[in-house]
Amino acid sequence: MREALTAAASRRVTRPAPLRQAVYDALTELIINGSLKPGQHLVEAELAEHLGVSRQPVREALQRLQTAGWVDLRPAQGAFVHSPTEEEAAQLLGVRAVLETYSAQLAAQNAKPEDITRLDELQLEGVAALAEGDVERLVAANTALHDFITSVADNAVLAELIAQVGQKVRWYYTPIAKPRGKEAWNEHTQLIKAIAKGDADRAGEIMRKHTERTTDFYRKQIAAKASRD
Amino acid sequence: MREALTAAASRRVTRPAPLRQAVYDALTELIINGSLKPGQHLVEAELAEHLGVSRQPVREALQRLQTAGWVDLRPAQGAFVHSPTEEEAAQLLGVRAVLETYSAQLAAQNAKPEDITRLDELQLEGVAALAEGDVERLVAANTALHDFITSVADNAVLAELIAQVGQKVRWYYTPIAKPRGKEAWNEHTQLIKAIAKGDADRAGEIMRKHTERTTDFYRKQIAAKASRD
DNA sequence: TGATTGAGTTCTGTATACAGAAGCCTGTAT
DNA sequence: ATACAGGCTTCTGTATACAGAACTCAATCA
Repeated sequence: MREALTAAASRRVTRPAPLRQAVYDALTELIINGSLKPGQHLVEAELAEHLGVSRQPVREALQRLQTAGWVDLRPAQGAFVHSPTEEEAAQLLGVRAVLETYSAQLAAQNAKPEDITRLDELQLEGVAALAEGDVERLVAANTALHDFITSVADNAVLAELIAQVGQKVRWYYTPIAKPRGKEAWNEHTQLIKAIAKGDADRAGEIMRKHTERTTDFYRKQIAAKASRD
Repeated sequence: MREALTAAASRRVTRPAPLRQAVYDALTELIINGSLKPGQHLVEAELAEHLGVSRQPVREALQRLQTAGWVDLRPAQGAFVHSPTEEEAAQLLGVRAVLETYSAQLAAQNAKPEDITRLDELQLEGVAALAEGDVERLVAANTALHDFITSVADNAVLAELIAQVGQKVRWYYTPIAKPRGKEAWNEHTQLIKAIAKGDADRAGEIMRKHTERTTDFYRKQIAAKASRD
């Protein structure tokens, strides 16, 4: 009896998740996928009705969205979807580069054999997606690989910041930039090798160059798009 | 007349700052200065009465405090002052080191002659505080110098993250660690020289070592304190 | 004596109400 | 025709109300 309960308790009871969390997730999704456009005025009452809740959880979600940088909260005027400037986007990429570099260094210091195995699997998945030309799968594989490296780095503070910055970068660049191709995954191969060797300096250096190339790649596409328009 | 109005408008009208902001500031202050202790349960109604407002602005402030990492919000249980673990503190220091390093590199790239002048002034202020043995003034001078370097780096995203991380670091270490002395300010001198030359690599390297020494310094004091207890 | 159950209390989560600020639109005067 | 003033509408900011979840503690039973 006692044991049966203990076993059952391993899967926690489904707690009715706070509405504010659901609202927060819904709004970020709407912002990222472009349903809510930069600069748009978010009227609390409208959002509340649209989502079927009262204004209260909406306001709480908007508070969090502000600190996360998704919306700007002007006093007495309400919430507006944040409009990232080119400058801010460039700054985001720079910060992401140093965070990812640190992440790779830590990962090289901490990686266990099974971690390397997993990295190899993720690498293969990416190469497979590349071969098939499946863009969505490729993006997913890339994210999975970088996320796993961050998890191996085993620094919750760092992981939190990378997640924040990465989400913003994706929001800004996904609509305008295609993922990098073969070259990027060759770099991943080098990176995994360095991590496997436990060579933190080299892993960091490879990641730094890797993210810098991605940065250049994005910038070039922006410039190309700008000259087209 | 028209000109007079324009001149007057340069100082914006005093807008009745939203209560949530005042509450947020008040609570962070209470947490940092230790009035609210780690792990303590924050009851909304109590805070509201204590601050003379309703629960609503308090809740909104708590939302922001959570995303900033000052409190943990457990569903259906409310807010608890965050208890930083040793591990988290160590992670914070590591992240701060890479962010400050990047900050120094950017500062070296961007610094104008007047920035160097200002850096020299801040340096002198620190040395003066050191000579007087005025701890409070010394801490203020150190913060001012680092903050100014960050502002010269001219990266708002980076500045935001450094501010967040730095505040947490100070919260955790101020009660247990004394500021570093002469050695730290010699390192500052070297750093300013590198920035003045525009040598980003060297500035970054000096800052990296500087923050790492600070990290070691903190850790040793923690260890010493732990062995005393 | 110790575990357990159940009522009572406290606190959160959500909804609603109301006052005041900001923006808009129309009417009027120059 | 244009600028300004005034009222009207809309929305936010804040307060209050209420339902339900979590905790407390004492009474009960093994």
